[in-house]
Amino acid sequence: MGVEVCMNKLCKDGSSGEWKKGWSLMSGGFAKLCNKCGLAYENSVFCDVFHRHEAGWRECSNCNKPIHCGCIVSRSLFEYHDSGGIGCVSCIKISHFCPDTEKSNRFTLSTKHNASDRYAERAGKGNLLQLCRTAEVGESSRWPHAQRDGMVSCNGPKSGEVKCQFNKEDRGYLNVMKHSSPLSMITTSKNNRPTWGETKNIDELSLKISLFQQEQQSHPLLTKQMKNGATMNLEANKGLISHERVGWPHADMKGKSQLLSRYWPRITNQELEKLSGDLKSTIVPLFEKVLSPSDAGRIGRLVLPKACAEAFLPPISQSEGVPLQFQDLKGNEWTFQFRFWPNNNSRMYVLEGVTPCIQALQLNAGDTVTFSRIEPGEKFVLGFRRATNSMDTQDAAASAHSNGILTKDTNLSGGTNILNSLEKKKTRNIGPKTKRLHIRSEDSIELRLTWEEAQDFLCPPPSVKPNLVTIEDQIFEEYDEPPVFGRRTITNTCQSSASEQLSPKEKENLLRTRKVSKKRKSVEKRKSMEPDKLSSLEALASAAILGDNLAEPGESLSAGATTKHPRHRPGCSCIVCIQPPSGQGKHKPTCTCVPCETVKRRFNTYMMRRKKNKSESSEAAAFQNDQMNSRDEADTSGGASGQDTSHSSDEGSLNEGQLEVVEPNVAGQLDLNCHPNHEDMEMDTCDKTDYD
DNA sequence: CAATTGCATGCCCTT
DNA sequence: AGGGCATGCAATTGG
Repeated sequence: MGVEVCMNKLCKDGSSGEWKKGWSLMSGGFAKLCNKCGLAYENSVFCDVFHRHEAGWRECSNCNKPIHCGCIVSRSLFEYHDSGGIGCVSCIKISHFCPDTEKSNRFTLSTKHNASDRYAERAGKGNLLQLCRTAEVGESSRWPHAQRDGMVSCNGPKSGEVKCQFNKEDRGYLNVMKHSSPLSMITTSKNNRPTWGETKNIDELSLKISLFQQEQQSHPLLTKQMKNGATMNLEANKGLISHERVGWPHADMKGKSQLLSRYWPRITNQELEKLSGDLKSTIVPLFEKVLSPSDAGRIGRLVLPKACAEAFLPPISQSEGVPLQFQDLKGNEWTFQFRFWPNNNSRMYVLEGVTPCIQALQLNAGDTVTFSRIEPGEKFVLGFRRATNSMDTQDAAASAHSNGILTKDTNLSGGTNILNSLEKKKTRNIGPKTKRLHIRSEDSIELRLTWEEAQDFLCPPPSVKPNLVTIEDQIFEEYDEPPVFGRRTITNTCQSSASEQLSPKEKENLLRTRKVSKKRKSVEKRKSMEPDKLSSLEALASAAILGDNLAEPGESLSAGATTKHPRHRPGCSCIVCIQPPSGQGKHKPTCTCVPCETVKRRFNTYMMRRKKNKSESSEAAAFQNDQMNSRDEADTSGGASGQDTSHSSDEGSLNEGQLEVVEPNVAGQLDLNCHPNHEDMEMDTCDKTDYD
């Protein structure tokens, strides 16, 4: 098909337009360009499913609309089939729910309500939601593989009817499937809630229904961390990282798939395979939970998320509950009492008797316990992940303390005492709830990114060569493999090595993220952020970027100036730092690699802005001169005297002087750390933070 | 008297 | 406004 219409008008410049076909690696991430405004579609990043649109676009035989348009808009709401394969949540769920295929691979769904629908209805979306049917994910296995793999679906334009179609010739789609995990997987980046306010036509309505289905069906409880626009926070980040991680729903979700994303298991496929191998069983990740102080405390009760408990654990009718067998990764077996308390006309599920296990595993508040199930059977596996930044960065000192004390050699009894005392200390140190939440909120702010920044988190899969496709005079890189989100895990404790592992682009983003953090911080509070606190927050952000596999806090990103600049740290990606001292390895002016293209693009943007700013500032200066003629010369000449001139850029508009500051610092080259669209911010930050 | 248990409270998030 | 959940706290139990 030709081009897709930019239906939700979320191009970066706010204009509507048409899409060029094909996902492309632009500016380091997969993005779609709006034909009209020429900019990447704001919501087009992160979707690693539909980068094969060139071959993969299909039209609904009913409405003739691109089937996956909704997936693009809602970004990354997709699912890997158990059998291999991939599809948008909406389509998959619809397909799962089709009990009978009609002749010629078509079928119509009957209306059915379930928990998801109830959520949807509660949300007050009325009849539109009659289209919203959810399926028990487990039912996916009822579909013949061939059908599932070839299945596409689309909402029909008529309310209450959803039609699906199989398209077995869809090679692109199948290509995408090849790589996918045999395990169910879902990824979301929760940013883009569909808007319902301004549906203008049936097509758009259809699209929005699709979006809403995905939202409601897949993640109805997703969450407020989703802010408008292309921002994301830690939670989103985690979700995105899960591109490589196994997430729910899994085969045994039994239709109770209404979990907050924070409870999704984030075990990587690799980890899962290893675990399955170690235990010589099939491990089905169920959910996970970050231990609260009370969970990890001596009280021995681990509060289970209600939805998880009801979805994955045996139903219990008596408050006393039932004992459940758990096995930890060391092979130890534990029995916990799974029970509930009545609570506000509801239930509060707890696992009792977890203290020995918590202590044996040396888990602390902030660590994450993962619940999996051994299949077949009813035995559960209790795994864990250490907090990458202990205590959620709230008490770095205590964290370091605990990490230092709780060595493997700590014997259990001694360890218990230490743990107990630490727990008490931690509970105290962790501070009041409001404070904790405040800090978390700040952290999430730290991690908000622009779409461009977020785009850079998507890297082409390693060792995969793109196919170059020219579409409407644009060269696109197409990949058969989905992009990889996030940075490579740095396991090397050597900082320099860690920084070497990062590509220039990765380094650039790392630093940029830090800059955004710093900028926000300085704007919000400018004054006092203690260095250790700051670094811990940065570490959290970095950990989020790097994935939660950082083995130890402070391992990779703790400070340490490079030899290039005192202020530059490992990971710094400015043009100065990424250049080898000898100048060797420098890219040629004709080089068209992504970093070079980025440099060129940014340079162009920078120059344009600079030109514009110059003209503006000269106009402003002329205007000021007119008005300020009466001022005495001392004021004029000593405008910056007595002040820290470095702060002059904080006040007033960007002026020529500021612009001039940058270039000499970088030996005539553009500072890549400075976002071209935010020079007024970045100049300030870059200059002072990194080049002073 | 300390530990445990069962429930209540209140904050925060979602709708 | 309602639900989820972390945690407080009184009641109970046991050494």
